[in-house]
Amino acid sequence: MGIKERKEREKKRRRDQILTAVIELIEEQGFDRTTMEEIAERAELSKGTLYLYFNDKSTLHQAVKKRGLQHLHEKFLHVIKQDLPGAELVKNMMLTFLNTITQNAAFTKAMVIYEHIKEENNQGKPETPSIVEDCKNIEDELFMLMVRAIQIGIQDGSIQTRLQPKVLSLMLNFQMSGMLNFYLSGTHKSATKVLEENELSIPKLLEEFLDIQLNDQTQ
Amino acid sequence: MGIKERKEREKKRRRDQILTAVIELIEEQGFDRTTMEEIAERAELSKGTLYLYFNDKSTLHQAVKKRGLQHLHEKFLHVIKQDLPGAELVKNMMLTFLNTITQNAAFTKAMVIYEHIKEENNQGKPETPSIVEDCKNIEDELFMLMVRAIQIGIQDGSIQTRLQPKVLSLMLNFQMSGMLNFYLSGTHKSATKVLEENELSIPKLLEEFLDIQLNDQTQ
Amino acid sequence: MGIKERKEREKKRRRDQILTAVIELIEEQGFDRTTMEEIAERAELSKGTLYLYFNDKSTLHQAVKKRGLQHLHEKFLHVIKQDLPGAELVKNMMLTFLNTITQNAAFTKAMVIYEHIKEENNQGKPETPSIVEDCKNIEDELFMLMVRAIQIGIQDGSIQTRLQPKVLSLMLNFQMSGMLNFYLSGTHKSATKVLEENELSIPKLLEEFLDIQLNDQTQ
Amino acid sequence: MGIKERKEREKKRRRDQILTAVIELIEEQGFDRTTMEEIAERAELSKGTLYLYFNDKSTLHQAVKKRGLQHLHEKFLHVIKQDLPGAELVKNMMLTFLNTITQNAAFTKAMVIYEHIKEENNQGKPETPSIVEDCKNIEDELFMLMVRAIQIGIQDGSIQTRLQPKVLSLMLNFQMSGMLNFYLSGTHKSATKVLEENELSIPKLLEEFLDIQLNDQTQ
DNA sequence: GATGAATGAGCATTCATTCAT
DNA sequence: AATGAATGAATGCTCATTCAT
Repeated sequence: MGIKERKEREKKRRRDQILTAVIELIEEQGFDRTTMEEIAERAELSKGTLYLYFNDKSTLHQAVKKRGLQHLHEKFLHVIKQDLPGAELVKNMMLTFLNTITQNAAFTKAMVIYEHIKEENNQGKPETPSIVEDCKNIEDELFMLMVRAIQIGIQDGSIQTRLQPKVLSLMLNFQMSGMLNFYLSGTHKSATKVLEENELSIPKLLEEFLDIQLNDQTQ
Repeated sequence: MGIKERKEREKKRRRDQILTAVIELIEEQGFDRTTMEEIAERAELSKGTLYLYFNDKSTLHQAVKKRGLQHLHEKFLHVIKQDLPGAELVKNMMLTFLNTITQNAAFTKAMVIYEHIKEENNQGKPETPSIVEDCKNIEDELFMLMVRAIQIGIQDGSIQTRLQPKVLSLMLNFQMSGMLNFYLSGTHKSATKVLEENELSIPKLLEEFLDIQLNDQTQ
Repeated sequence: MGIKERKEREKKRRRDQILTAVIELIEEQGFDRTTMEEIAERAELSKGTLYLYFNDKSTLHQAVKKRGLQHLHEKFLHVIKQDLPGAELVKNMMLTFLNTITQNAAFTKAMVIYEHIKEENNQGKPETPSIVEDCKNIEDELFMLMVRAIQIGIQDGSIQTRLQPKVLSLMLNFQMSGMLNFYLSGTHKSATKVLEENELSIPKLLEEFLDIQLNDQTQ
Repeated sequence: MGIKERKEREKKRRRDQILTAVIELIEEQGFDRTTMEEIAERAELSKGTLYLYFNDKSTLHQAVKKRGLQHLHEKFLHVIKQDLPGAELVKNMMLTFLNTITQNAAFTKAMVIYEHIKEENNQGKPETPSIVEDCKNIEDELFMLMVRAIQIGIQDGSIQTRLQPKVLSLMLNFQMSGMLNFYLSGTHKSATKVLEENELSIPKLLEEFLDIQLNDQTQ
């Protein structure tokens, strides 16, 4: 019996080994430029073994994404456990999000890009369903945690809005997504200049945004 | 004399021929999956001829992007010429943006994705500078048109904000960018459900957003 | 244990398989006109496999050259082991050289030509260093074997010269190289006619040359 | 009548224009790396016009070679007109040859290489016959000038040999050719080292060589 | 005679995936 | 389970040559 468990544990360790290798390489070169060969090498495994744990390069990517989302999920859980006004929770969540993104920019970029690309490439291929589902579920939970924070804020009065919590959450998500794009596009274009001219930063801008959006005085 | 002009016109027509072919193929399969071979075939030209008009596959892409931006620019110019309150101008611009995006979703997606990817691939390559510059300039102008609309709104009282016009514009841009992402990610996730549950659509949500953001009652 | 060795042997056999294929094709069409595709086909391997054994088309060429030089080296070694006057050793070496060349004319030509061309093409590329080094070393050894033969000849009195052995060797090398050129340039020009008119051949001419050069009576 | 001549002269000028352009480019990049496009540009002509004057890229090359040979021919004529002992004439010719080579190394290399390559490429093509003939003739004349110098030397006693003048000339040619190879192979290998160690240079080595070869004391 | 736009065959190289051992 | 050798489809780009004007 114990033998089965050990096997199980080792299997998981291998998976992690691979995943870690991929993430490292993504940070260094991006996902597309990373070959299965390199991944195998970095993970100190053979190329063939990779396919024992992941059906596909695409699946591998999906798994990496899942890991990133789980990471974010843990952080969001940590935030919502804090005893703070809802408005603060919302703000902290968004800042947490942006921080995580910034610190793993290359990684996140790879996630986002591939999210788009894979449709181009996978024409017809099945795509491992479970992991994709997992990712969606985590994303849903992230969304719901934000909704909960908003609800808390409405109850404690720190948030004033005429919108449904879910709708407001969606709006905030769009803003986050937009800011994310800004970070990801290496060429910050004129945007950076505007921020500099006004002695602003993305986090500060975010606060301004929330100040307005969470204090809706319109009837 | 007329002969030179005719040549000139024909040259331009060829360019357009190619560009149109590329856009069609992008809509059908995405840019990466489109080979120079296919482009040539679709444009009813030989592969070699492509390289007479565009140095590179990358340059070709850049040119397509420029065309899309010019298209948007024209529409924005059309909006700002209208005799309407600034708040309306801003709303119209954003709606115009979203409409254009939606109608050429595949195309836009290709643009956005490639914007990210090329950095991965072009490590070291020179990249035709002029077209890239052109694109940046048009993007800047788009930004400035939005700023102008905001300024108009502030003067005519239709917009109330404590933010600098440029900063507000940036904020609106982020929101647009986020909404764009929503459109582009084929899998609309839980977001679509939320919209449906509340009998909303992106345009309507946008209006709500502007209602709040352009009527800042906070001190 | 034996398994590792077998693998090793098979690997070497593959390399030889490829090398042999290349040489055949070089004899038939020259190196430049030979495509990787053809090489793979002739070696009954896939194109990809070629790149498993040789980084580059250029590297492949280098390897072929090395093989040729090794072949020559063996023959030179065989000559110098013979118990003959030094003058005879020198003559035999030069004849050996010319024979080998003549019998693999196409092959040698490919070597010589590419030696020149690659500089034109490889501007910047790294070039596998080890094989290049190997080739240089073998060339050096060939040179030194000739020097040794000369030294033997000086000691046993069969060679009379006021030149340093190395310098004399260099001179002989130039003559060989010139004769080589004669063989390689398919159009033997007027040279052939001269030889015929005097009932001479390159080997005979070589003997005459050595007669003079190795019996230097000038003070 | 004058009009025809003028046309003729202009035609020749165009040819020279092109030839000069090619030579420049060969010196800069080698022949293979030089495209018809570049040649046209440098000659300030259109690509199509090139084909009005030369059937082929190959023919163009042949023409360049002819020009080089003519150049050499003139120099040889200049030498033989000098009132010097035959041995000196021979030496001067060979030095002239080596000088010319050295000063136009890139050019000469291109000539020699292509001499070999073209057979690989021209499988089947006709090759403009006249120019090829011309080249052969000039080469023959160069050879005969050397023979004449030798004959002069034999008569005036400055050259002692038991060989036929033509045969001796051939031998000297081989040596020149070998030295040429040395110059052309950028990597002078161990040869350079030998020269340095003995404080020699190719010209000095050549003198030594002639000292021996032109003073044949063997019966 | 001159032009230069158009052609299209030709080629090295990469890399995800498979499968015999 | 693990390996890694073998595969081969896929693709961007070059350039000598032609030909309508």
